Amino acid sequence: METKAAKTPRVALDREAWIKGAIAILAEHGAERLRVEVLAKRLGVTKGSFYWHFKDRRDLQNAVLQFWRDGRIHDIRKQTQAEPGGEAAALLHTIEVYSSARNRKGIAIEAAVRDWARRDPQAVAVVEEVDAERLACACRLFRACKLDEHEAQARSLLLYAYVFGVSLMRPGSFAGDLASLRTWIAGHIAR
Amino acid sequence: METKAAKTPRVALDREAWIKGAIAILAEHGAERLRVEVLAKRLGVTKGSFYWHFKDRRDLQNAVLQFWRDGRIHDIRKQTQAEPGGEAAALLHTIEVYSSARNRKGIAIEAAVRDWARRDPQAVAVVEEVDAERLACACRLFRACKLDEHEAQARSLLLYAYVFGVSLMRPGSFAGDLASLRTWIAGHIAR
DNA sequence: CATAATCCATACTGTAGCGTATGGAAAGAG
DNA sequence: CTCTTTCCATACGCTACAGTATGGATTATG
Repeated sequence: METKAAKTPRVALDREAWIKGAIAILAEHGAERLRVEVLAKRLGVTKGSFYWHFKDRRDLQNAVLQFWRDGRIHDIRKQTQAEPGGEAAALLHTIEVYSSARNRKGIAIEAAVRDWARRDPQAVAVVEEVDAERLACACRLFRACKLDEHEAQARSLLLYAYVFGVSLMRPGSFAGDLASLRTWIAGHIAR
Repeated sequence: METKAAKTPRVALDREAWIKGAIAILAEHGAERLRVEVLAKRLGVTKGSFYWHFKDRRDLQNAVLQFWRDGRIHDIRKQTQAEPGGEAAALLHTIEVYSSARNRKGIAIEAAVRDWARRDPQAVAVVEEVDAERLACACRLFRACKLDEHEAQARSLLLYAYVFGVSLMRPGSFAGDLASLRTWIAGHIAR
């Protein structure tokens, strides 16, 4: 009749497997279309399994938000630890990471979570935490570059607003060399 | 025979009324939750009416996108027409418009359409048209400020990426005076 | 081996929403 | 007035999905 799941006998999904699958859907289709039956099918099981691991859909959503928050905070701390003298390079690196095509999925998740935060208070709280940490880290780097507190804050805000904003835009055939524009911009922000 | 809805008898919704209602839902709940039955209820009718004015849901979505595109292109041309010497002020004004709290709904629509464009090809096309027009208009202003083509393009891209990006962020209690940060940033972008 | 705990499938109820079919009321045309 | 067009209501079938109930199968444990 049908498959016996010959590939992997008795895998036993755990919570994290569900969360990672959920994040994949989040990146591809957004928070609104994160549905338990769809996710279950993606993982090759039925929702009978889901409701053993999670109380309900909300439970999964919160778990996804926590997971994302922890990952982002861990990442930003790693990316912004620079040896003395390398702070400017670390700033440019941060900009590059968010503009990079090789980080497509990460950017998609970022956008999905931020859109999610437009309607969900839990998502708002998580995004605020992540933003606060990122702004604080960037601010430290700018201050290490001898900028005063106000300018460091302003440049930090500009930095993240730019990287998030540019991922929403479709410059299309705007410029001949988009890459050189981005390089100019990165320099103008990090200077 | 224009806007003859005096008392209440036989109001007769037209296509534009549906589109405007749809945009309100778009701003409040996003494209994914733009549903015809919900919209009908909002307008005080049933979907029997909807399917007289529109072929299907997709027909409404396309109409919404066209309407939004036409409005944005009209707006940006209006905002960026400056008398000689007023180009820098026009640029600052553009930044201010998108950052302003009194434009909350416009910003919400903007964000919704851009998120929409992450999955819908029609929305992608419209966003590309609008972005192209905006970038071109901003570019003209920067060039009028005696900047070379490359820098004008770079600053234009930075300008719009920033204004869209900042609307996605939750600076929370990041800075003591967020307004002064924005003023600094606006100056740094517009030069 | 026997029993319990773990993990998942199946079946069911209930709601939301899309699209269609059809009838009915209001307004204009003759 | 009658007839037609316009605009909307009602009723229907269908799909997607949330959550619950229950049983079955696998694995761990005494």
